Amino acid sequence: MNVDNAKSQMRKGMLDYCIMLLLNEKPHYTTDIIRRLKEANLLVVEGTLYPLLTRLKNDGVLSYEWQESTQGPPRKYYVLTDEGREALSQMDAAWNELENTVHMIKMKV
Amino acid sequence: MNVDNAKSQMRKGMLDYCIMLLLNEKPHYTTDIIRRLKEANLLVVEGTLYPLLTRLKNDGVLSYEWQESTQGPPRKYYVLTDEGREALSQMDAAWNELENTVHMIKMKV
DNA sequence: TTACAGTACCATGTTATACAAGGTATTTAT
DNA sequence: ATAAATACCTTGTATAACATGGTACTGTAA
Repeated sequence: MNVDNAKSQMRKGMLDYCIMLLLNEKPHYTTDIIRRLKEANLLVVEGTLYPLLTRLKNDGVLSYEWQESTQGPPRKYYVLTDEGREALSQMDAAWNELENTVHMIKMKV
Repeated sequence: MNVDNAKSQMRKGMLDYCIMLLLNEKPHYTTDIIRRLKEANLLVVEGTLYPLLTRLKNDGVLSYEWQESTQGPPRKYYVLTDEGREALSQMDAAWNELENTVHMIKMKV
């Protein structure tokens, strides 16, 4: 069994949640997000993040604003929309339920 | 945003882990597994479970034994192999890390 | 003013998983 | 025999993670 792949699969969908948590705090642009997730031991690459952000934007939970940078090209700062905040609270519930599920299964062992 | 789909994505990969946790306790057959997961609020259907069990068997983490039933056709009871127990301990670590990641991101908010 | 390095953005193709839908085989009761 | 219940399994579709490669803008130094 390839445990690395298993870990990768475990993270599926989690990323959406983690990124929405970050953006609920304050606007971030891509490199910000990668750094913050890395600090929390969640390694993500550009090829994963850009399509994900676009997808969430098309879903209406994110929007973005261009901001000039003092060093380099302008950056897209992503922010959570009202719809995004509502979706986030539902995902909070979903995450808690998942944590609870694993806990219940472990307890019966 | 379709939150149901988001929830479904969150569960991806989690299922492998939950089923291995169950089988680490004692052998189960498919309907057993579905019932146990349902008790833990994790709804799974046959079309999901059968391919998953076959995949885990081919990966070497599970094996099975046929057992007669007092009511109905014989059942495949799945058990965790030695390799499976080792993989499970790594997935325990992976799960703890994920829980920790979400916790860290939330704390900084 | 040209060349280059750094930074940021984005798209495509592959692989893997969840699930819906539908099908087969065995057992038991009528 | 026939039907119902139980258990097994397969195929097709949608979606996500990631590798890879590419585009565009900015500032710096020859």
